[in-house]
Amino acid sequence: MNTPDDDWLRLDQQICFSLHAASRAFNSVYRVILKDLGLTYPQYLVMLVLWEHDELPVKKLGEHLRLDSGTLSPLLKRLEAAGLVRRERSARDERSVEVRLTEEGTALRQRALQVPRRIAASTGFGPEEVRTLRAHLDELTTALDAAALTGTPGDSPADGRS
Amino acid sequence: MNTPDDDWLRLDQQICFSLHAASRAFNSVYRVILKDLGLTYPQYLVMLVLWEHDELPVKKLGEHLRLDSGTLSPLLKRLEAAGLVRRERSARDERSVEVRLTEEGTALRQRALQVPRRIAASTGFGPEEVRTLRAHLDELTTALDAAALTGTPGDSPADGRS
DNA sequence: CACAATTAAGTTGCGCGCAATTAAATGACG
DNA sequence: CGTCATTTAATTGCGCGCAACTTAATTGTG
Repeated sequence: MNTPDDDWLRLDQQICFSLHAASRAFNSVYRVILKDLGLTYPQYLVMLVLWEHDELPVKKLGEHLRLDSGTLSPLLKRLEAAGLVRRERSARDERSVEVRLTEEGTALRQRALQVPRRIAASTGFGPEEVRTLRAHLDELTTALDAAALTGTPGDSPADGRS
Repeated sequence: MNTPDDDWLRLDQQICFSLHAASRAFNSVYRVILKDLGLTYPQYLVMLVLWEHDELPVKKLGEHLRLDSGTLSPLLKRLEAAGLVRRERSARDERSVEVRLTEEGTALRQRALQVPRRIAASTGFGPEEVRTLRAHLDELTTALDAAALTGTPGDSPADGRS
């Protein structure tokens, strides 16, 4: 049995679909837990970064999260409207916008400390399993990023087999 | 060392963030590859299901993909506008809408057969690794789904202290 | 039969995520 | 010095994903 094309389409569904589904399931659990904090899942990720570097330009924030200004600008506006963050043009480089935690934003960290525990409980995974999964995912992301950069793999009309 | 709360927040970022990033990286690679077919990634998932059951109600489609009509209705409209799909009210149950592939939609399958191969090449993962990762992700999704249903985990309402 | 409960799609509103574009500031170079 | 390329945010447009609601058909119950 040499996995005919028909089976490939089925297999494929399971790979990408598993990731898609897991991501949404995670999102769903986070949504419930983060509701108390008044944060969305991506907003929480931004706050995590800010709690570690409590002032940094939008550019750097984007690099940490792999997000661009098209996503971050409106998101940060909402965080600012919520009083968690302040945005101000850098004095030395007027192009840059520095994002800084407010007192309230800093304070929220205390309430966020319980989140990881609750999430971990939801997964039912032990530290070991989490570590393994995370390693695999990071490996996957790295490979995919590389593939995205080096032109589309298998796309090259001239290219033979890779 | 008993992993203080401070470290938990850092760890947490890596778990959820890894999944988030991997999902988007995958999405990004699919976007490029699916561009040729004129499909988005979720539309591709829908087509995958339809290529296996070439006629089924929106409800069933949603069960396969874990999506509700709020997401599927507009998506299916676009697929219909693209000529890949036809939607018609079921005769025996007027509430239900049957989704069926058009000739064009069925034909597209041939062009889609190359997609899994190209994706697989992008990941750099072998069949074995894929299988393992998929198993872990499915396990994760199952656990998260269960947690989402059985009320919020770790939310212990009994413990008054907050 | 009448009438409430249930079920299936659709609609609306909001927040991402990303491509593409715009605007402003900075830097490089002749 | 002026011109042009680069960098940084912001904006626009589109497609998910989901909660909440609406509409219409079906089922269940008296």
